[in-house]
Amino acid sequence: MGAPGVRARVRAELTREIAEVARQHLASDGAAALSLRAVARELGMASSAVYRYFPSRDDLLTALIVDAYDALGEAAEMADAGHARADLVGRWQAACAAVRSWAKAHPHEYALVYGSPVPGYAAPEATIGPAGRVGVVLCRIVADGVAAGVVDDTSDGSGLDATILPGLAAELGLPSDPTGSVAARAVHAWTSLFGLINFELFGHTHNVVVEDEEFFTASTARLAAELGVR
Amino acid sequence: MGAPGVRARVRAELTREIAEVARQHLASDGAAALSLRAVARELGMASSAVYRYFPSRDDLLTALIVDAYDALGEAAEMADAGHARADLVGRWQAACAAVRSWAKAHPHEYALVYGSPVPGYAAPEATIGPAGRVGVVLCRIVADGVAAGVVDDTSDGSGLDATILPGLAAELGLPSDPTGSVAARAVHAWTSLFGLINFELFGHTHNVVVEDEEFFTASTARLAAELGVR
DNA sequence: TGTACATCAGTGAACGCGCGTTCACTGATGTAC
DNA sequence: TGTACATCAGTGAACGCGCGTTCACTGATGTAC
Repeated sequence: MGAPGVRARVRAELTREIAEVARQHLASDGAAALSLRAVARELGMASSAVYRYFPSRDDLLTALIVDAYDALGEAAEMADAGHARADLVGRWQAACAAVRSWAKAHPHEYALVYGSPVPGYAAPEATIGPAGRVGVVLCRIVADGVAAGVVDDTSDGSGLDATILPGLAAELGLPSDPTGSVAARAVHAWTSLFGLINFELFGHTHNVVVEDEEFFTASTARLAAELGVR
Repeated sequence: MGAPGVRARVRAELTREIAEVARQHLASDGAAALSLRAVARELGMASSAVYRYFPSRDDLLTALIVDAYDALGEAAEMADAGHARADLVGRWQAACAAVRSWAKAHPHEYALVYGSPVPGYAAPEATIGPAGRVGVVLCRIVADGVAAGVVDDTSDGSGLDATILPGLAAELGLPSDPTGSVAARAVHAWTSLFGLINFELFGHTHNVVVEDEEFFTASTARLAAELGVR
């Protein structure tokens, strides 16, 4: 009736529940160990019943990927929003730290989206939007820096405009970026942030860095400084 | 016998052959799809026979990991060696480009070592040395820059010395780094390099960067500039 | 050089496991008159 | 309000697959006297 109907609500609820159990399995055992059967078992239902809700294992995985991107994006957005808009460095550092914190708290979910691609899995379009949220947060800060006149958008734009997707800078709020150099530098900072987190989380800095958090904070501060965010 | 004996040589040869077939399977299908049985099948031997050479699947994986690190390290070392020692930027750019080229030519092998950790697999000590080769190449360039007086080793060392493993800087040829800031910046550049490659290879810049190679070259040039390598 | 023995390589069958997915089915819940 | 029908949720068995690993074994290759 006016309401979506009892059956539809129950269905939505169970769909959520399946995804949630799957998320827990992912979190504790990793994506490779995630199985439809195990999820069904935990919910006390026949494995075939799950197919009423997710047509295949890949669709379940897609849901988890979207959830992971969204959770990470939301963490970054909230951290950003926790600082005065003019406090660019504070926002930048908070957003970066939030991404790292989330990654450390959810290593398998992080690895699902930022680690090796899942073999045989092609990311559907539904993941594009959520995947961009962190990048959008960072770019908004840079854009505010440009607007405030602290980020230099004229330096060394030696052909970099051609390397970034046309129109992306404008879309991200970097309209006055004729050479594309700000966009290119922002994208570089974005990849650099995830490089730091990847290396820490995946153990590559294990015999190199002893104070992970300090090193991370100093490194992201340097990223901000190099962008001109201050 | 002076020679290691026929049997030992045959054994070494077959060990190599098994690893090679495994490497091919890894390269074409990824680490998750790598199976002892498939390797044995391809070599026309019983799957149980492989156990004479590798006590378990994990040991085979370890061999592949070491091989991947070594191949990547060698690529970087050769690129570095291809430029005059004083041409710091040339060496830096060549080493970075070599890492990227190798990664693009061997995506699954790259993902094996720089993607998500293999679930249930703990990297044994044998991987530590090979894993460090690329970092050593980069640090040698920076160290030469310090020795040449172009890399500034006095700037903003705000407590960064404590973030890097004590003694590592000296080990890597960065002895005159009292504040640790050069080492910390070099490590950051190292993670940043792999962040760039990860994002490109794993598709995260797919809707962002349109000219991957140009973007990469410009980005690594910026890394060098920020380190003071010139 | 020849024989007796020990070592090693490789076989083939088997164990036990878990997976994704399909299918014909039983009931229960909703819908239309 | 009551009945006839359609829709949907969930079951349980089955298909077919491939995996890692073990084990008792047969021969062949090396070693010691």
